[in-house]
Amino acid sequence: MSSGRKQYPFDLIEPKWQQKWDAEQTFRAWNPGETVPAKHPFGLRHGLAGKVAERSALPPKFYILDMFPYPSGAGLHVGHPEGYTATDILARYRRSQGLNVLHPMGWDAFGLPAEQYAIKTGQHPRKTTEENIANFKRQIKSLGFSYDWTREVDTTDPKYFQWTQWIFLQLYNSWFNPETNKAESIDTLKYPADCTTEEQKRAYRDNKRLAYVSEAPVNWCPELGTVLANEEVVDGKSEVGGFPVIRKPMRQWMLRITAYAEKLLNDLDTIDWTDSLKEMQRNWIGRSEGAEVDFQVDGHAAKIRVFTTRPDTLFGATYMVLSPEHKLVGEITTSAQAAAVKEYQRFATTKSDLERTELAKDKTGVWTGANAINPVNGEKIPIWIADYVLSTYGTGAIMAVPAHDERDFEFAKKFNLPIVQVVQPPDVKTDWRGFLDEGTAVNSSNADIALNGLSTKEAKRKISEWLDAKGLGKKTINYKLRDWLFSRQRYWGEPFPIIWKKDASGNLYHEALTASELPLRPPQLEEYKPTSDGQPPLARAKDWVNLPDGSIRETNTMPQWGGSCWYYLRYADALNGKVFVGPDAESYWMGTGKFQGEVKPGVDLYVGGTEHAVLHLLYARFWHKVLFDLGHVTTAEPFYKLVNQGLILGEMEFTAFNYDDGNPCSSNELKNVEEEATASGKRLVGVHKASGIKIAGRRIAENEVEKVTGGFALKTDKSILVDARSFKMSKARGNVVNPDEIVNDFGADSLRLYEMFMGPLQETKPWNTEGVEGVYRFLGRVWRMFVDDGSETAYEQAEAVATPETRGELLDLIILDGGILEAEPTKEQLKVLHTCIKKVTEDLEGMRFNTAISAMMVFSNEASTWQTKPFSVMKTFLQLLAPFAPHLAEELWSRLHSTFGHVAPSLTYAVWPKFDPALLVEDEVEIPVQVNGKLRDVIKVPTAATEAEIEAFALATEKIKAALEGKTVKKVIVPKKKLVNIVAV
RNA sequence: GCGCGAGUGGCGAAAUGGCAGACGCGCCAGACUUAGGAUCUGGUCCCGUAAGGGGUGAAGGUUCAAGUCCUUUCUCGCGCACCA
Repeated sequence: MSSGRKQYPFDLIEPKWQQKWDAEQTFRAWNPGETVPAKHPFGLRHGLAGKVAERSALPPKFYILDMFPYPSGAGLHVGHPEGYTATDILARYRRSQGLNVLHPMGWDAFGLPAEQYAIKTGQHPRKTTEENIANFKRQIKSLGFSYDWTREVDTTDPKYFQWTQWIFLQLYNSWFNPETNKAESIDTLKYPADCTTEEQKRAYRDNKRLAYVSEAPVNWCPELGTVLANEEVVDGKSEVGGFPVIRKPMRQWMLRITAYAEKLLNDLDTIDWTDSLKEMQRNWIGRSEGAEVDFQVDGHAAKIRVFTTRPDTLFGATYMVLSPEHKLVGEITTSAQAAAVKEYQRFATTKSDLERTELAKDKTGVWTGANAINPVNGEKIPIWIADYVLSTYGTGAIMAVPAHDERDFEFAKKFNLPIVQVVQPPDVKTDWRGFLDEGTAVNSSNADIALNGLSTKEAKRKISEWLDAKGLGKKTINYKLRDWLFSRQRYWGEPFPIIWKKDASGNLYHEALTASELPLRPPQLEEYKPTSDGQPPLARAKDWVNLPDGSIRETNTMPQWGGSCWYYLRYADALNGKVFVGPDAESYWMGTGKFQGEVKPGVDLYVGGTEHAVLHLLYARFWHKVLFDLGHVTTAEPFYKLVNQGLILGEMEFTAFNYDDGNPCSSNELKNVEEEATASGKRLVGVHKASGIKIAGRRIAENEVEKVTGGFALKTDKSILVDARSFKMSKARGNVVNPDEIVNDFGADSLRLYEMFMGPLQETKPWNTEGVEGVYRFLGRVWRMFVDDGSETAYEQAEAVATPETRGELLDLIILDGGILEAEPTKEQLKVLHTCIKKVTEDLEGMRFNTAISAMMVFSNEASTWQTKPFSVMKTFLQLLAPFAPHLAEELWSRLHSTFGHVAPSLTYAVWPKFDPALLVEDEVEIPVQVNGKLRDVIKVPTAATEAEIEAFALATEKIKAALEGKTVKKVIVPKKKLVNIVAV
């Protein structure tokens, strides 16, 4: 489409308005206490022009936030503008409703790609980052989004990361007080009696901080040369790059997110997120209720503590399993078993997480030679070690109840361990072996306690009470959530404001910088690789690391998630040099605002993809809660309403399959058809159902296929079905759509409109560039509805010979269509307009952008046929269009007003039109008439007709009489005067 | 395996339990044109010349009335996955 005639001169219109909006700071959001310039349209609308915007005088706020983009070198893809357009439309709509809208944008700019580029080329990541930001910003600006650019933030800017480091100090200098159930200053910590020396106190204190150092096994990714948080490891591979991850003990900074597990879980009930997203967070937090039970090791002083959710099955515990890394393994292993145990431990630790997952089905383990005593029946049960027990969950040890646990059952079968039934399934025909659900307790009694006959629930309660009374165990709650591993062995991140010192006995300890010493900038380096002895790149900067007093700086840096944990707070007061966010700005923009009767604490609307479900969105909630506890913010949750945009897939692709001998294979002969990466790109591979052999597909063109019953088939042989599907856009597949090209060919307004017209925001949907032409044509029709044909022809002829310098003035050649007059609208015209106002307004409230656009298309289809187009109607239509296609709407709005000698008020701050229900009422309505639920006729009746009259009308028509012939009318239903259904037999 | 979501024309989709397919793409026909990959007009779920009949993944159910509610089932997508 890049050739061919333009539907309208969007290439002149769009830059013109973007420049104007920039120059006039149209979208600037005003903080309480700021002075609004005399001519600013926001001030003019709200009576604040030239005045100080006192908080009491400001209209209610509305904070609309987009997820923080990482400015990659690849630039924007069409997925970004989907969410950005949705929020921009709502931001513009809310402004016109009279709200003070905060709609900002910025850059999550620390990150791996810039650093890896630096390692390869030696170029400072700052340079790459700046270039990428400039490109992203250019692309985003070309789409005409109404951001307040004065609030732009960049996580790599020292003015920004100074405060990221400051928040780290807040975490460092706090502990979680279980009594008050919140974070408090570390100064409120009480020391136990046996902490007497400074060293002991320091150790105790450092162990309680929300930011602490741990020496545990961590996720090490050799390929990336850094550790990763649990949330960044997917299927044993790094989320970024998909490289293998192994477990390695290392000293690392951790953040105590587990202290907030309960709050993070419970407060999900106070926010308006989708159920699926809340469910993902709940699963990740993974709360489970159960009991801890102590088992005495036979012949040892040691006890083994286990966690179980099924204490009612304690009588069925026939063996125990420790994780290979469990502390007691060495102590209890008998000499006879020592060699086997050591060998198994070695085997377990060398396995990567990936291998552990892949080999999950085959159980392995060895006996330690030791036994434990089952506290309920005194029986000796063997203690094994096996890697199906994770050291990081619960106590790292389990009681195995093979009869009623799938994993224990498999393990017991493999190693011939006894299996004892303790739960009777409700249905007697169900095999109790491997029965996991609730039932009735059996074989569970001793001299002291009897569970037999009790339901699982009752049995759990009774045994828990008994264990508690006997001092053998207690009720406990466990979480899957682990503390957040917060350090990375990288250069391009925030340095920790931490220095290390040695105490009198030569042990290292850490101290934090003070807030006044921030920002701590990273040093200049010649090379960005880790050191040869495996230290992070910052260790290369000897002058930076080694301080005059002999102490040394921390050389780890913070992960990318740090900067993105609080950016939404900085937007509220982005230029504040004294605090991370001023209290007035924070409480105004983030406070508990009331709008349309709904109480919304925090950001009013947050839109982004699901990829951050358990990373950014969990981390940010955690930081926010800490800041809330410490009194720095006024709400307990940062994001009140969150909407996930759906993924945009590439255009539909067809794939044909062939056997090895070249004969075609119909796709319905295959199962498990999925994508496979090869050296030359990606392809589809399926498994032949009959033979089980793998068959690879090849992509074919759309004109080679034809629709048949059951799918698509080859044109050349219609018995051969082909696979038809859309794929995620990726460089490897070569199906990425670049927004720049769409803007160049069709304009920003068309791109915006198409992204919204594709379907509901939340759904996954395939891209189709031909669909862009559809909305582009619609905008062209709107344009032609307003402008004079002849003048446009003159414009086009002039344009063909214009120079770039003179082109801009050519727009003046275009005049308004003669049919637009300051005339009184007809009843019909008002009805068409108000139907559109109603639909667009309601759909904006419900974020149904696709149907709002179709309502405007209906309007333009109608209005195009009008001889006389009343000024007032056309003007109002432009207001409806403005949030969606702001450039075109502004251009026509200004022409419309100037043609009639009116001063055009700012379209951005023009009062949103209200629909008048009275105008939608018709004299006559069409009512469908059904006989036994089947449509037989449609009748026209006066709107004022009563139900009885409608019924009589319906029964009297020829078609209905015919349909009722030979039948007796049993009943006539006229629901809400909308339809008649005659029941007849 | 577990959890969540979705299945409607050739395609993207629309439908407070009340006329299934609005709107758009594509396609077909026509008009204007030297031309059309511009624009405008009309048509376009399936069977049938028509009258009529059938139709929202499949099978049951509730209801005067079901794409929509309930039960079973199949398919696809997403998330989690030895979490005791």
